[in-house]
Amino acid sequence: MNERKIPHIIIDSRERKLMEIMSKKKETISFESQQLDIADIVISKDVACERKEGFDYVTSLMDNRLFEQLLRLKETYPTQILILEGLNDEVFETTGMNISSIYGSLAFISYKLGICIIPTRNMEDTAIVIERIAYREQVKDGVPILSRKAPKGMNDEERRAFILEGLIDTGPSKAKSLIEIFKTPYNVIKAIKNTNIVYTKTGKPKGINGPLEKIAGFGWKYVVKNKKILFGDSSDPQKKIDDME
Amino acid sequence: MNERKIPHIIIDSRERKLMEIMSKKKETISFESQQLDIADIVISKDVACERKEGFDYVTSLMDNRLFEQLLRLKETYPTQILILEGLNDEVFETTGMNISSIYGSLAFISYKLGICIIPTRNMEDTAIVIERIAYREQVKDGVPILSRKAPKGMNDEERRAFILEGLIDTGPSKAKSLIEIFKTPYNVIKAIKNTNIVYTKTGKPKGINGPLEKIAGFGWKYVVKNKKILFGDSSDPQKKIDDME
DNA sequence: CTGTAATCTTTATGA
DNA sequence: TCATAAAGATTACAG
Repeated sequence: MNERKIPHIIIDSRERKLMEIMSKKKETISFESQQLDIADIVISKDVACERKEGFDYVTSLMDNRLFEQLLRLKETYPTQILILEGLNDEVFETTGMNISSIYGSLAFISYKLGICIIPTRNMEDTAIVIERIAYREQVKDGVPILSRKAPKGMNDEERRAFILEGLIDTGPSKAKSLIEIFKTPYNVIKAIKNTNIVYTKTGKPKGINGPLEKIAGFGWKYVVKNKKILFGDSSDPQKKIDDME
Repeated sequence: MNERKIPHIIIDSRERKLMEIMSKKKETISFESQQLDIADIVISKDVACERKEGFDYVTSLMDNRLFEQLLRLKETYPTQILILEGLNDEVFETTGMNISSIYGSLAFISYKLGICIIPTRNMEDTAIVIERIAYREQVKDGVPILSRKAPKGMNDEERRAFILEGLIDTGPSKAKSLIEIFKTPYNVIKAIKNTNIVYTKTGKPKGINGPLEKIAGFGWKYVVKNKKILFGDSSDPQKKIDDME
């Protein structure tokens, strides 16, 4: 019972209320406040937590903020924990989001991204969870039994495709096929540069001619739109871009 | 819409009620019933789930049955998922078990044992989770981990910056300044191509030389990393990329 | 994340 | 060969 050594953690300075609750646990845990960019709570150099209240979880899911945060967390700390606070009926019913979407995201985060999910009822419970993890991590000198499936970040090919997804009308599918054929983003851009529009006698765009010609899914609109973005307006004075918008 | 292929799973024969619910999802998932020893639901040869209702979780935690089951699950399948069903106030209040113990066990299971935990409100929700995981595992298996979508109304300049945000270590701020200086993504990529690393006499990277030289925030690591992605490995054999990671 | 609407390319068909 | 229509695939958008 004599816990001479109590764990120490870092809490993001915006988590005011959490710190208030933590302050009441002075006997079992100590903390300091810092401006954290990546996580909400840092328990050790290896373990960091993101806390998400129910409504916040759903809204951050809608505007894609959630996965940005979690992926950065994943890049930065070896072990990542998402504390899901108060994901109750009210959240499911009032946000208007598909139930499938919510559970789909949870499944994705835990088993595809490999991020631990721990549900709590409220912030008091959240504090307990943090205190327990910190204790295990720092005091009980946990011999890490941890063996989780492949961490899997982005490899080069995925990263290259990822860049191309910034192009107009380019999702995962087109980006992937472009990289498979041209190998690098630079080659893809050169390929677009060297692809030209073919017009009918009457002056209407008919198709394309060049490196992209043989690849399924790429037509004249794709080339025109992306040339404009990649190289600027001047490339095709023959046809006003605005006509097609 | 093209869901001609629907996922197929195996459910333990004792899970009668779950099967009943699953039967109503015939359009999206099929299942068969088997006598399973180590899991409640088998989704693929790699993924298996244990379903635990709230009270059951606590009681099996008390008599140590829980960890026995989970450890066997872990030995048998590469990916293990614990579906925690209806762990609500009532469970916390009436079982008489310490709240800390409950949360301690959850923390242990997820971040030490590396078992995915997915909380659900009830068995209907559990069915949704299983359906989603099965879909990802069996149907939607080839998609990249991360894809991005451009924020809504974007003008040309914002779109150009957005493309560059796909580069490594490039956020909105760097992307914006690159576009302001070089005008188009193509020019930026040419600029990176024409920027070279400067080494010390001892062969250590010291700085950069070229178009990016004068711009704040871009150093040799930035150039090396992004050259590798944009142009492929060959550009700088002098220095192994892996050294810096 | 999911489900649906909008958009683009491609194939088919007739002028 | 061009123009139009329909089909198929992918992306964009809203919740």
